[in-house]
Amino acid sequence: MPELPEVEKYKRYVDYYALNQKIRTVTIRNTKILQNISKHKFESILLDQQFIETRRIGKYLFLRLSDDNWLVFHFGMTGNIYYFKNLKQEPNHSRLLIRFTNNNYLSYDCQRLFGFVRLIKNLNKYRFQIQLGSDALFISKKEFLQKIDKRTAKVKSVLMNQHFLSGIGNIYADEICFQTRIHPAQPINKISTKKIDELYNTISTVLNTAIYYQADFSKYPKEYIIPHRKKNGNCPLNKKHDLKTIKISGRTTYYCPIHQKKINKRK
DNA sequence: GTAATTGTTCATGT
DNA sequence: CACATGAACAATTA
Repeated sequence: MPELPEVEKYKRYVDYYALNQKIRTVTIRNTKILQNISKHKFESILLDQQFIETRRIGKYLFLRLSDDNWLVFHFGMTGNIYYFKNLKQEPNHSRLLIRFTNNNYLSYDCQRLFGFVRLIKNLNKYRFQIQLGSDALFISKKEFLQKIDKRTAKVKSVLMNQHFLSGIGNIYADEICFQTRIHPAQPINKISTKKIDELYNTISTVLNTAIYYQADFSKYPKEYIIPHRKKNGNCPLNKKHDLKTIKISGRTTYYCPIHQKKINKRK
């Protein structure tokens, strides 16, 4: 699930349930989620600390610890976070289990193990190291336009490039293209100034809408393409028209061939 | 059995 | 360097 709206949901969930509680035990159930640190060391660093603040940038979630180090979560394709009272409620693919002194638990669940957790000292330094672009919800129009300048890649590839701006993945890139009525394979430098303006505005509209509905696809506006992104899906604007699929950046892309046509205007 | 899956990185080629 | 593509990572489902 985890693109920007899902990770924002996790952030608010942690804010609500798991802040300011002392950590009593830490269990790494699968060491594949660790990077450059031993299970033992990771567990002992967290012990007796609390989470005192959270931050989300793009698809990353950062939890600040009492000692001012940060616990970083990346959710890969299948990561999630659960807080619960009874160990029986531990999810099936729990990879990190934290037990607080109030006897409640926080679990990082990650079926496909593409996600990871790690500890860092300096958030800005880490952000620079991994070349994480500005958050898609907070990038200024000025920076957006500057970064687009001279780029020739397909608009969807640009949207999904986390070095360019962070938080948008395969699903929401399709929605943003659809709502802007731009063909996802349109080279970004061949989009009119007016459409680029629309694109910029649509990014935050779509992401904020998704956050508002807590990333529950079934609640999205009826003109959204996301619930129709499946085999034999049709255009929510005109159900006669089948959606088409193509591959962009290796990802299956759904779009409506009637409402999203390639254009060839120069800037 | 085959293909696909909300992500990222690396190798390779243009 | 910009960009596209495919493979790899792993688990599960249609």
